[in-house]
Amino acid sequence: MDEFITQGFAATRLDDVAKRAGVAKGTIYLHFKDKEALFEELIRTAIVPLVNRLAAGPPPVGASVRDMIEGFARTFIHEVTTTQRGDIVRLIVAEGPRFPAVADFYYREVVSKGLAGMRAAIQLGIARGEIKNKDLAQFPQILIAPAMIAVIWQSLFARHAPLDANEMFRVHLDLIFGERRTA
Amino acid sequence: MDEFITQGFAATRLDDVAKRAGVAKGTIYLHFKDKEALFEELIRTAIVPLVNRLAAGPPPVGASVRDMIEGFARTFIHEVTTTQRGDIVRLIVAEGPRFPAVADFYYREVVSKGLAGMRAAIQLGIARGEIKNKDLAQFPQILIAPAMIAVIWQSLFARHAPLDANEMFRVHLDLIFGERRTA
Amino acid sequence: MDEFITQGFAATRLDDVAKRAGVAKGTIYLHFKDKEALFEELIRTAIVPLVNRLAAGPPPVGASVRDMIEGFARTFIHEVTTTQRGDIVRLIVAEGPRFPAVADFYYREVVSKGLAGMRAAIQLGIARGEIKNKDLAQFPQILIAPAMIAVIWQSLFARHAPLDANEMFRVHLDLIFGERRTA
Amino acid sequence: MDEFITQGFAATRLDDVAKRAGVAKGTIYLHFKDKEALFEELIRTAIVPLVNRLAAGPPPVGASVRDMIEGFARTFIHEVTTTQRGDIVRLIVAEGPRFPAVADFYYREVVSKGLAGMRAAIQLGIARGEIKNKDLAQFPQILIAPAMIAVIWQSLFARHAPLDANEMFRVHLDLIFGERRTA
DNA sequence: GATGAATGAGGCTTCATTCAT
DNA sequence: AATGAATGAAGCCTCATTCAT
Repeated sequence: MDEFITQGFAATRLDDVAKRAGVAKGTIYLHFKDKEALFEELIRTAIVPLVNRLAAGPPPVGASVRDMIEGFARTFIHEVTTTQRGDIVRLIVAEGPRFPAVADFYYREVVSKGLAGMRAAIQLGIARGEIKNKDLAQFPQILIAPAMIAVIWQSLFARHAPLDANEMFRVHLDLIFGERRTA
Repeated sequence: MDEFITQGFAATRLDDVAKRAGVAKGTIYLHFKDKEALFEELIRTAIVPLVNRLAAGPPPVGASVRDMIEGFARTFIHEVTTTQRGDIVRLIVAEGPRFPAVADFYYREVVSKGLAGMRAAIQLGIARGEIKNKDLAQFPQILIAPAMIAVIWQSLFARHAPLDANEMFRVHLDLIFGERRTA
Repeated sequence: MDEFITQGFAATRLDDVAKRAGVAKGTIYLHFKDKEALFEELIRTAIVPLVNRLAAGPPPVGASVRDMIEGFARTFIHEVTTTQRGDIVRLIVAEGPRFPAVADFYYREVVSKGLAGMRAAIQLGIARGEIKNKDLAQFPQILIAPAMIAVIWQSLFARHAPLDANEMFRVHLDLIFGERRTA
Repeated sequence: MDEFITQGFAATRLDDVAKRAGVAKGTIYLHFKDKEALFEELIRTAIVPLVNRLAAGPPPVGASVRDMIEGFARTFIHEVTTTQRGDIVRLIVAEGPRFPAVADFYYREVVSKGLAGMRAAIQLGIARGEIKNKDLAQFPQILIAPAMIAVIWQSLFARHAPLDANEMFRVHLDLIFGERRTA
């Protein structure tokens, strides 16, 4: 996975993959039909933890919707900045168009589930009066957008201008929930 | 450029580039040192129109900040969905990490200028009282985020679920400027 | 053997040989030094029945030389068209030049013995007055030639034009023994 | 061609072919799609001279059918023993089953034409009274058989026992036309 | 300047052979 | 003795790059 993330699909050499995996080149072919199958299955495997994070469990009783989402985002951002999970997302953006199977899988397992979760949260927020804008439920993508941007930013522009993803997300939530009155 | 967009850097063959350009393969080398130079310079060239769009001219006097931004976004989204400008953005996301020169150029020419413009607009909006949240000026990325997401969405998930980018952006602006009172 | 016959030596995979033989790949190496040894010994084994056919026993007392040869040819052609024995001959033709040991063995065990037998039969035929042409004893190959041609024909051209090997051989014998007076 | 003849299709390395041809490996691919195409087209090219030999021109007026055939056979045997034309025939026998296109082409261009020519000659011989056996016209293969056997013999068994192909063919013709009365 | 045939390094893939279990 | 996972050498093929025309 590391190799694919840093080199992209085409530029990754199976020699290096094998070396990194500590096996001989031929061994790869005992487990995967070819380079494409290896790539797709690796991505699939790498995505599972993301899914698990999403389904991480019901929000604590009594928490506000904002707390729920903020907690979720905090976890997500932490994952993405400390592990290489974010790079996998970028890899999917990069190779998705040439690997429809990858894009499909990612949509099915992560995107659609994630958006459904967000939509539910938004609707709860609207019902509870925490969220004013009723149209937001139609575009749960908006909720996620800054987190995605942060992921991309880290791998492309971090060295030009660091970005405090958590703080950015907090401001974003302020837009949605209204600013928190700090005592 | 078309070839690089659809195939990515590594998978693009100079044979195809030459054919598409209507010249012989050798001719490419009269103008570019090698494949990398070709790629980088093509990207550079392709980015210029984006820059020009950004600098498209000062907002009409008397317009609200929201109108300015909405106009800008409308143009941007139109560009991105009808031309392949969006795919260039995706290409930069995909290849940026392996082509620092590309990422650098893009940051310098597009991102930093764009963000500066957004920040100025936000500050104007705050000064005029159109925008409540003062922290937004620190994160102009938030303003752009849904547009970026739309670009990526189109190339990866359009066939799973179409996305009305203009409408999404309108809802986003409602979050920032408050909902428009419709008559 | 089946694998070698249909694929040839180089294109035969030991994986397939093992599968077909119902053993694991490693097991082959308990019995044969390497692929070449396997091939040569298989050929050797496969040739034995041919040899036995040749030595099938002395002709019935009182039979004409023509009957002897015709009986022999009938057996040979039957063998060759109903079993895969003919393909082994073709395999030897195909691989012989690269496996001198195979050609040598085949010459020693089959060709020289077969020709000696043919020569003896021819000489008997000449002595009995059944065969006119005395020079034929120098070239017993002529006697066999149509049978060999039939073998090769079956594997190469059967689908273009079927060949009745028995009838052809009968005509051939007519040339040698004179046409049979049919009642 | 030399490489394919001595090694067979599978064992021939394109490296060696290129070296022998005095070009780089890649150059081969400018002219042939892949190794199979190279093989098939080489065979095709190599067969043409054989065809031309067959069509070498009408027999001299006033010649006997036997003279015609003997002349033809002499040319054929000379070709086959002094050039490598014979090995091509053996190569076709060897690889034909795995290259139907090769077998087809050979059948169409050489075998069917050759047999048609032989059949015509036989019928002429029958009409002129030179050939007694009327059934021979059904199996022109018989006429060719010893020549084919000679070809195969040369590459497999020449070193075990040399074979005088011309003399063998003469004896064969004696069977068909009756022994020549030597003065 | 333009061409495109030729090059050959490099990558994917196969498969005979080995060896720990 | 038998297994079959692992190995890595070797071969086919691609394609960026060169250069004689």
